[in-house]
Amino acid sequence: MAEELSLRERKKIQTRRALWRAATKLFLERGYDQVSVAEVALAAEVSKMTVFNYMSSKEDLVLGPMKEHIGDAARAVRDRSPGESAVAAFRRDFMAALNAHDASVGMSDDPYVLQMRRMIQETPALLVRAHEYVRRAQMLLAEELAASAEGPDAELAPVVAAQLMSVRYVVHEHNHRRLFAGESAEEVLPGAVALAERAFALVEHGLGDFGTLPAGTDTAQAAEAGAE
Amino acid sequence: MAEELSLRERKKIQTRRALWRAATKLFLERGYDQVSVAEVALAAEVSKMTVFNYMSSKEDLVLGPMKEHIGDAARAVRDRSPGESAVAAFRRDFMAALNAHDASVGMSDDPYVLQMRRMIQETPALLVRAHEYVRRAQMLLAEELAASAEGPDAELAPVVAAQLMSVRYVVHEHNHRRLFAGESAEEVLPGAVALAERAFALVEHGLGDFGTLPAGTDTAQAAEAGAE
DNA sequence: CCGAGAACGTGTACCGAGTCAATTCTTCTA
DNA sequence: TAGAAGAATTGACTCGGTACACGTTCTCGG
Repeated sequence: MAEELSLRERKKIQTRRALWRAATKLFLERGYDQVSVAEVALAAEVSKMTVFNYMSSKEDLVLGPMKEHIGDAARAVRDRSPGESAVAAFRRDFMAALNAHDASVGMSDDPYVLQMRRMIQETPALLVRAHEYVRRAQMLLAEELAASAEGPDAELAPVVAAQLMSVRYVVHEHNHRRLFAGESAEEVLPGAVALAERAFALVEHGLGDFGTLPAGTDTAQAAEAGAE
Repeated sequence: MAEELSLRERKKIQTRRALWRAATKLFLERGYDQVSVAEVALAAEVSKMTVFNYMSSKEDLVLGPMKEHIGDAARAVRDRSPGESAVAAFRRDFMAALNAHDASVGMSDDPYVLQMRRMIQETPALLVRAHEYVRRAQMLLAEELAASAEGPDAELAPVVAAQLMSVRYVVHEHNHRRLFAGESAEEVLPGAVALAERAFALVEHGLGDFGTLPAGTDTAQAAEAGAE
């Protein structure tokens, strides 16, 4: 059986863990940009080359776990039950994640997770890479939606995917703000749910004439500037 | 005032142009990844450092022009006339660009532009950076929308921005495909307009139950596609 | 049970992108 | 015209990431 992995395999897992531990420790202590991969390698007692053998880039030392979840949204839609719309499936999956305090929707109030999140937000390179992952998740979702709705609607799948993922994004950001402010996940949940409901309603029901300026004002931008 | 620029200023412009010419020439000849910035510098007869003095990164040698248009969508919304909704303003601006065969919506059939576009599509680093610009454009639009719709709606501005920008994206992609296939901009235009109309309709009227799997009920407006 | 070859992880040397302190040159002023 | 101020430019450097070669561990035939 493959119950007992060979010594080689175990060492591999051990190395990966040591690497990740050393990296996160150093990054949190001194900031991502202030730590070189050579230092991470040194701390993990391997060579720099080995780091890149395990991780495809320096960013992956932080964002590796996130990579695993790129296909989640698409999967939730693909695995929906007959009769359920893609939108409903996405919504149900998202709401479940919210209620489960899942970190993938920014609902975890674990201090360690929060600390990592803050570092990501404050490091441009990590932020760009994280957004890249979101974009790929959105692309996968779009493909899944296109497969569901063949015909002329398939062309519009990317639009629907963007709408759905943006709901995720808005609620995610909202949660960050509240959690960083010191609230607990339990406290944040109701507001998050309410916001999600409103966002989904907007998406399902349409924008209508969102953001109509009041007629009769000939200097609209001046009015806006004045509000600042 | 500064009608006649000084020798220094003119030299600066000249250098920038030489840099851009050398870069695009080499990139198109041999591919983006196969040309180092040192080679670009050599061809433009400056030092490598000078390249980074003019361009903030290697990608900017290609995507620099695109950077100037990041705020366009937000501006179109900000400058709308009173009584016009933000959505309508965005739509009007976009349709105008389409009809004007603007390169910013992928409607230019200039061979040189097409060649550059192909290179961007085929080079991961450039693609990532280009998407980063789109994301920033979307963020600016979201901020503008949030300023317009104060109150609880402001929180949903990012969702609306995502919806609008995704329309742009879909039509953009559509145009690419057709133009790469050899069609002229004139030939592509009608289809692009039609697609844009449908996409905007989807955004304004809502998704409904887009992508409902067949389970006997076909009451959905989107299920009429006769798909599956 | 063992030894040769394959496969895999590791270390060294290197490349290209981007940054910093110092130098050169333009321009404005006295 | 001399000289100060400041911008443009540069060579030297750091760091992320890769190609190649070596040593170590698994596998299979005798």
